[in-house]
Amino acid sequence: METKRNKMKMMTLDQMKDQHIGEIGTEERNKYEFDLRLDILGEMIKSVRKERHLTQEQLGELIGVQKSQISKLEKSAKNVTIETILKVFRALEANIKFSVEMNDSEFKVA
Amino acid sequence: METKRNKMKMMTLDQMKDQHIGEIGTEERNKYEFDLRLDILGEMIKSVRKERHLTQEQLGELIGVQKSQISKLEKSAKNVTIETILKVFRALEANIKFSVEMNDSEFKVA
DNA sequence: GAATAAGTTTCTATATATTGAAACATTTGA
DNA sequence: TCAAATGTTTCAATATATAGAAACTTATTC
Repeated sequence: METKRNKMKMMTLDQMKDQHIGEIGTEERNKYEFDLRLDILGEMIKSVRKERHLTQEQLGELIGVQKSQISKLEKSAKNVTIETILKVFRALEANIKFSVEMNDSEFKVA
Repeated sequence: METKRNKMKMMTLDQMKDQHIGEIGTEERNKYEFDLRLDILGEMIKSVRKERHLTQEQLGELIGVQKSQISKLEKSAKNVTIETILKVFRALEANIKFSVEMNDSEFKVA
């Protein structure tokens, strides 16, 4: 029996944004920075679920909800509670991390 | 007028956990890993707010809510929507990042 | 092409997040 | 020590998240 060992995979929002829009600094990227942040969590859920080779229904069973809830989460996770997010990622055996970055705009062009 | 330029400060959940419980690997840390994750966002809000030298009332004004809402958020952000979290951190001029870490337990001790 | 699997949307019901206001508690500054 | 500033808690009201079920749509398989 082949032991399949997946290395730790760190996938960030930024990586997914790179795929979808462009790299940091591009105008396209800045334009959608905030709005996409609201949607990207759902895509992260979907991405990890597929990585785990699970259907929405299977993931739903892991959590104890119907597949329609998974579908809704994946389509838009912007108005979802932290607890729900954590519940999903825990079922997917993935850790989600929050990190805060303080940014001061020295250039206050008014 | 002195130009005050703060460098980028990256503060993660893990850093805050180190302060509160202990470093990664300690039994204490693992024991509370999940529960604390639900509470730590509130403390991050508070921490950043103080970093900005704002009262809860002032932060509330920035967002358009009363100070009591800020107090409640800081006390417990575990059942808060992503959108609310983002709204707060945006008012604090801080970026919050979500990163997902896939972890496979090769050692399935059953 | 047909059947099945998988995912999405809509509707309704229930649970819960968000909010203001006010009372209360703690902290701070002089 | 005291008053003001700041933060917390409670209550009630409103908005919204969560959920199931079913119909619908899309993707996949043979």
